[in-house]
Amino acid sequence: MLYSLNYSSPIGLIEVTGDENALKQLKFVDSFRGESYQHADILKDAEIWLDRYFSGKDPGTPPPMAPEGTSFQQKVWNELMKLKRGELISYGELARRVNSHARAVGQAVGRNPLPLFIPCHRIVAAHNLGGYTPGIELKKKLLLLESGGDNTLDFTV
DNA sequence: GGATCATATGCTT
DNA sequence: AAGCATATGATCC
Repeated sequence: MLYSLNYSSPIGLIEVTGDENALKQLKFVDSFRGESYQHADILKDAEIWLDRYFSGKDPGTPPPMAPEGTSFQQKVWNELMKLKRGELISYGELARRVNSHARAVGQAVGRNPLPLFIPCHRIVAAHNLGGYTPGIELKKKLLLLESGGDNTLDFTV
């Protein structure tokens, strides 16, 4: 059985889905399709985590996750989850850590099914902001949020 | 600063 | 198995 949580964040509506044991997917939506089911404890944990995240605190350890992907993708995502809040990394640096190539890393990161929990917005390109599948504007807002709002993120993208 | 090529991985024939 | 698309990077000019 899959459960879903509808969450209204400062940067838009979010829909989290998961089963009894782990989160499976997070997506940004324009409007909620159905009702919010929070029968699973894990979705309550997810909601608490998101509350803390958007309030500017350290959200702590995220709920268990079960993203589906290849071993390489899991490797990349696992490396991402080691990043602390507000820490940035470039595609090239991340590629070096997993002994791969920047472009491959970008593709793996882009296929991440659990943004926010897996901080894919903390990845930036070497000379600009990089990309973000749900929308580059969203990525800027997230980085702004993490840095406290009065940062020096003046990317020209 | 723009154009071009090299490179790794995943998806689709 | 081969070709194509990528959320890049380094190297030309």
